[in-house]
Amino acid sequence: MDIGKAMGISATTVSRALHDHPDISLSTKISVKEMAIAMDYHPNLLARSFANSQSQTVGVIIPNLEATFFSSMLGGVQKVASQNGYKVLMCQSNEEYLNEVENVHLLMDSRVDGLLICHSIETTNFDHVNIYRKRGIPIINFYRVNKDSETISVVAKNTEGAELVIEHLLNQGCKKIGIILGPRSLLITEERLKGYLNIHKKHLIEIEQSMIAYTDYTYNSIIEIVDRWLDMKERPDAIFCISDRTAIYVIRHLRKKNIQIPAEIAVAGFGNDLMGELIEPGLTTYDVQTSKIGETSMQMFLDQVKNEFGQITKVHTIEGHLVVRESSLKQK
Amino acid sequence: MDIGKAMGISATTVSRALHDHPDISLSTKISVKEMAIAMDYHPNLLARSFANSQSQTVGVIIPNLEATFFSSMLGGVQKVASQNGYKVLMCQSNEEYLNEVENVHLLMDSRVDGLLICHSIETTNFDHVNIYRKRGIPIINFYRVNKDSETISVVAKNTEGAELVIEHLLNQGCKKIGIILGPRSLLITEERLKGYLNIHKKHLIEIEQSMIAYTDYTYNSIIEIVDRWLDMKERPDAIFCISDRTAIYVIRHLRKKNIQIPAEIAVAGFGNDLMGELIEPGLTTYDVQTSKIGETSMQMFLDQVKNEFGQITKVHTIEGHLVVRESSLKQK
DNA sequence: TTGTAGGCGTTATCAG
DNA sequence: CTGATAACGCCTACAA
Repeated sequence: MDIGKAMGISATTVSRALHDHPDISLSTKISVKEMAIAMDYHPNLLARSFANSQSQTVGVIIPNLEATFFSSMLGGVQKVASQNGYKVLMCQSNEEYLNEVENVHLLMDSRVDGLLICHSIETTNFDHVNIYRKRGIPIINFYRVNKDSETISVVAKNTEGAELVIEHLLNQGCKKIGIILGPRSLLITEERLKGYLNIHKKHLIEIEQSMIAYTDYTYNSIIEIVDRWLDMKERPDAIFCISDRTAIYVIRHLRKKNIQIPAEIAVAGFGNDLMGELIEPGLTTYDVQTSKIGETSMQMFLDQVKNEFGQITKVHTIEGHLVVRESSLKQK
Repeated sequence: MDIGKAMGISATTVSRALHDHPDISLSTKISVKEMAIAMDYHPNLLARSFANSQSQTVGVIIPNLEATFFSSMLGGVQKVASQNGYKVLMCQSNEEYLNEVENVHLLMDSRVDGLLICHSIETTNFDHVNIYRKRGIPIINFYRVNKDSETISVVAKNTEGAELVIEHLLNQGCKKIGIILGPRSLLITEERLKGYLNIHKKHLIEIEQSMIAYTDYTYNSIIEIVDRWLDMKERPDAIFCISDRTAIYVIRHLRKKNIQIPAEIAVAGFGNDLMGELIEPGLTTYDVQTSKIGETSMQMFLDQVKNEFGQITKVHTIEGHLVVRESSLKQK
């Protein structure tokens, strides 16, 4: 350490003085710190990380940065990370399993202290993440989640959220609600369908299988379903979508076909993306609090690091709320 | 290196074998690689970075991740980074100068190989970045840019873009165009105003100072200007905004006041945020190609690293294009 | 073709 | 209270 040389003292002492180690006398602390400033000393964080095998860095993997949806989760993570002296190394999976796997290894090889991941749509095998979890590296799952009960996860209130939306649609007088889901493998698909079914049961409404549709989130797969429903003798009078983006595709398609929203068909989404506020008509949706999901995920990581081996809640559910806009307001 | 021990050979040989060093015999290379796989060997990237003082990491600082605007630039950076074996360490300045300064130091102390930065609105002093540039660390500026000519920058065609928009508004029959800018200190403010002025001069239209307004991007400062214009005897018949977000604020405000867009007042933005496509009426804007700005920035970093001390173009301008939607279409 | 030695900057351990 | 020494894992000279 140059600053030690300049002062004729050992690097050890300098290091300790800078860290306010109790052993060091006040006078040396002061003079060392002055010298540090004078020499514009900046510790080499790489060397420090290497020495303590602690990088003060978390890795974050999200599907993409194209929409506000995941980026605001990343924003939440980064915000809390920075408040707590952590850096953020980020990757995008582009919704591809193989990218995700590669990213996980890259981050682990880079010795991140923990991994915060929102899995890709394709991901159904979680070995790539479980190996590291078993080695004791904190892994936090957010939004789209590993069903494995060992993994700490931060999720939206999927079932309750869907229940709120469906209940609302029924209140608006809808009699036949179509639901557009993601792939069957996703937990969010499963949980939101559950909410849909719960409310139907509660009101003793018979469920029509034709009203339950799975997609891979692509535009075509979504439109295909809508068209199929439009061709039916008894069309649905409401469509509940797995995401706001999906809902926006649906709204545009319906408008193109000159179908009145919500008069003929009400539409609701899930997530509360910024977009939903801007589109015409405004989109009714469930606000999952994306930014808060990110913040909480990072907080969970911090808690786990502090707790070390203490008892830890595995699943953290983020409270959201129904956002009613014109796309579902049949009664004004 | 454990794998050396396991095979009874030196770590050096192992390292070289894994790196396909020409000195090593094919047979040892093969056996070492087999052993590496068998033992699931992963190099410690932290140690490697430390040893060669090369982290294979770039730091990126953006104002925030709330809107798609900056996040898609970050997405572009990360995409190209990952294609070239670089990692991305990211920070948000939240549009605050002090945060930005702190982030720069953090990233530099973390020994990133380069810094890609989009300055905060507040930033007018660039010393925090120039120190490191002078030390030879590649610094790339994107979108909002350091006026210092030494810095490599990747920017939108601000002046030309503004020219296209203004020309278009005039074509639509607008006679009096208000322009809402950002803070005076920003280069984008200056350059887009220049485009505005250029086209006015070209058509020999006198410029009214009252039609040129500066804001700090806040909702209130924007609405205040619009209200001032609305109170005038001769209102503008078009408003050109420094950003799409600004334009959306304007559109909403005008709609609240029951002013017809574009019939009474046409509105145009700049940037081509996703939002502009969703709002009603669709927003006319100039597409700056956010993602490409990010990609190019990373590419410029890579070029600089390869070129080492070769001659380098300082300013890279990304071609964009006019996006005409209903908010400005007076003639149908 | 392979091995040995040293260093990267920081911190922890142990000794004084 | 302070200092010497070793260690973190990898890589590059230099030596054999």
